[in-house]
Amino acid sequence: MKHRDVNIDQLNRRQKEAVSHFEGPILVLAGAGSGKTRVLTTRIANLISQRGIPPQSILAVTFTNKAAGEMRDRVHRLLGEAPIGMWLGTFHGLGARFLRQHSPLLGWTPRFSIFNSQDSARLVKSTAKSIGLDTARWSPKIIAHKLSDLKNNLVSPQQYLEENGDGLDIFKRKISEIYPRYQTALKDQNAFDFDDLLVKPVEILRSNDGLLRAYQNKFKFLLVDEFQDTNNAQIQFLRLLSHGHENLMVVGDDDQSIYGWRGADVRNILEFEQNFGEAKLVRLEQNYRSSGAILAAANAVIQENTKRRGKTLYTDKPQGELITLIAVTSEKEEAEWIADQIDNVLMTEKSVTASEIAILYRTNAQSRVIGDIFSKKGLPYQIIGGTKFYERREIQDVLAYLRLISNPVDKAAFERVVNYPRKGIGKSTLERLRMWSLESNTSYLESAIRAEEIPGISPRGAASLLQFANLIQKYSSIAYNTHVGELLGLLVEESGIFRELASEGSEGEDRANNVTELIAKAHDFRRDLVPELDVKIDDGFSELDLFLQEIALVMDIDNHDTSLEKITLMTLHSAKGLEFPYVFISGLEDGLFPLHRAYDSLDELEEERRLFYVGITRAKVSLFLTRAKRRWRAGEVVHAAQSTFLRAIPDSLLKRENHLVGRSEGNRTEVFGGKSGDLPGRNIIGDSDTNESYDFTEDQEFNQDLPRLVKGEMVSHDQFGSGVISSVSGFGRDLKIEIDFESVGVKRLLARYARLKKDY
DNA sequence: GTAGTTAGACAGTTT
DNA sequence: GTCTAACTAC
Repeated sequence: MKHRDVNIDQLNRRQKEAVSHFEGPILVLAGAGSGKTRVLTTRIANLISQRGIPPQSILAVTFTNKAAGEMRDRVHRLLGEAPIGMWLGTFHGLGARFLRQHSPLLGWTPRFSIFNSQDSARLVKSTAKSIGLDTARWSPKIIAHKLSDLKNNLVSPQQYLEENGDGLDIFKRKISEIYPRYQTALKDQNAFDFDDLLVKPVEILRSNDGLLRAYQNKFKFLLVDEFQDTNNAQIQFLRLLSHGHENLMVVGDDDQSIYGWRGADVRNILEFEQNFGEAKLVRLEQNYRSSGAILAAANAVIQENTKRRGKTLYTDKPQGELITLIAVTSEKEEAEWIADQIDNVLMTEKSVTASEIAILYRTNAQSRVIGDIFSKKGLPYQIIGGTKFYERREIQDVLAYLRLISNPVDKAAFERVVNYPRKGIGKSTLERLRMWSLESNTSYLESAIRAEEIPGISPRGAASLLQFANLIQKYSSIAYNTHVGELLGLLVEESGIFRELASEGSEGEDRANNVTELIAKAHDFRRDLVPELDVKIDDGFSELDLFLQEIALVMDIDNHDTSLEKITLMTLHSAKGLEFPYVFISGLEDGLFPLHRAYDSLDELEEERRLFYVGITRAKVSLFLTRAKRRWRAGEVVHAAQSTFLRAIPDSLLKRENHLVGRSEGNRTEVFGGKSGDLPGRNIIGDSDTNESYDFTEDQEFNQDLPRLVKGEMVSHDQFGSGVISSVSGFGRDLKIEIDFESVGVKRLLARYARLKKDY
């Protein structure tokens, strides 16, 4: 079959350089909007058509499943035919695929379950409790995070135990106790957690020389997108596979590294050559996405960071519109202002559609108010993330049934649904079953079948358990010759799930609709199956197994539908890799963005700044930045100054607006210039909607009695009396002040609690 | 022993 | 607003 010639004439010089690279390692530092996806896809097509590399010798890694799908389509279009046999997916997806074939080497069967973070969190908690740990004092969340950290750094339970098992640090000793038990518990139920999908393949490759060599021979060319967000386990995976030929192209942008908190390490990009040898370096610095003003703002912001490989984006595009910056009183006004702007744009620019607009925020919680206001005003929108479809209770319940059918030793799934819908199996019945199962070394399902034999279980309970186990068995037996959609349809009826939801009223109706949607997805699965997964049903997997694997690894962003005429609401993290003509970044307040925790370390603050950079560079035509002076957060009202990040943007790029809330005419907006920018004095009282009035005493800048919180200022405190400020640290909500009091000496206080007054 | 109710804690980003 | 633990009624 003759491939179409791949045309690279339209690429710029740097892009061509990257695309034409053949063997050996290459690092492409690709700035935002510099056409990196194009480079990757063109190179793949080029390898296949010009260099004669068969698709099955290529392994490509992307950050989302959606990006993988798009890349496959683009390569298909470039070649004129599908690149059948190429491995393309996320690290987690590829890891799962690898394990479906090789997990028996570690003692897992190929039909393992994949635990989501909720499942893992529960397992961590029960493991911690099983060693007698007081989970009120030792947060399971922190433990889970630590375990994840260890895994991503490829520290095994044994290794950790040897190094910390008898140390002085209690936390480390506890971890060294929990870690192996947690891992054993996973193995007992034939399950992997998310981290295992990365770690276990490395473990297998490291200890099986023949297999490693086979894979090194198979994959002659490796390509990795979003390389700045790789963690240690992923790097080791790449090192193992590329060893010997080092035909590895990585594409990334150190300025867009935003996943440090889950183990990603910018050093992977900064120190690429140390892992993979002398590499070709190509910089893509021409931005094809954003207007001049937007790009200039992005450059100004990111230049504040100290840890960078360094590059400056440029564009041929004209300056375009200025960036709009607005301060409003509350999150509600923020949402209303955004809605008004959108109305305005949609009215005046007839060609603009809702799908070209995105609202970005730092935390998912911010989406609610915006969504509420949009609904009220009749603006169509879709929220990505937040309460995720696959994490909904009813979906997890149904999936637990499926998991149990696929993997009968999945204890977490069993416990979740054994008494759902309720059939008289309570705590004590379950506890007896657990004990008996442990002592007799039988699985939960087998124990349920033999529940009559278990001492202390009532006849009623035993009958219910038997009934449940029979149901699961029945479906296990038909899973191989029944389409997953059909199977699921039968299951929700026979298990009584549908009846249960129907009896729950209006909320149950919503839930039932979600379940129906899941069934529809299952019906569609047959068609989706073909190219992505090379694993075939005749390899011993049922369609159900493959469906579950896909479900376990979908991200919300994978379901982002750009063809819908809807405004997109999502976190800044989810927005990575996307672009929109109109972008609003909301909540630009100290303590929210950057989050207050980030002030603890320079690294975290710089990561937050990169996140802001990512947000800015999503915008093509117009960028709006908003902040609320007061916001309801975590159950309390928080007052915050503007985000420290805003200072970096030169005034010449900004159009500052002040929000005026009129009494009868609705919202009006007034433009004013000037360096001071933030002049809340122009706010007019009387928000018609909220019945809240603007209280000037709330705004520290305007209270005459409030001291300037600077070194040397005389202040007085209700309890400690008069004193002099000796130092100030932190920002926003975490502003800390050290005061040398006349009566009690030096104290360190949190400004928001101290209620300091000016002392004259 | 099980199921329904209520008080309390917790809300940072995600595979 | 959502999840869990503890309490209460059957």
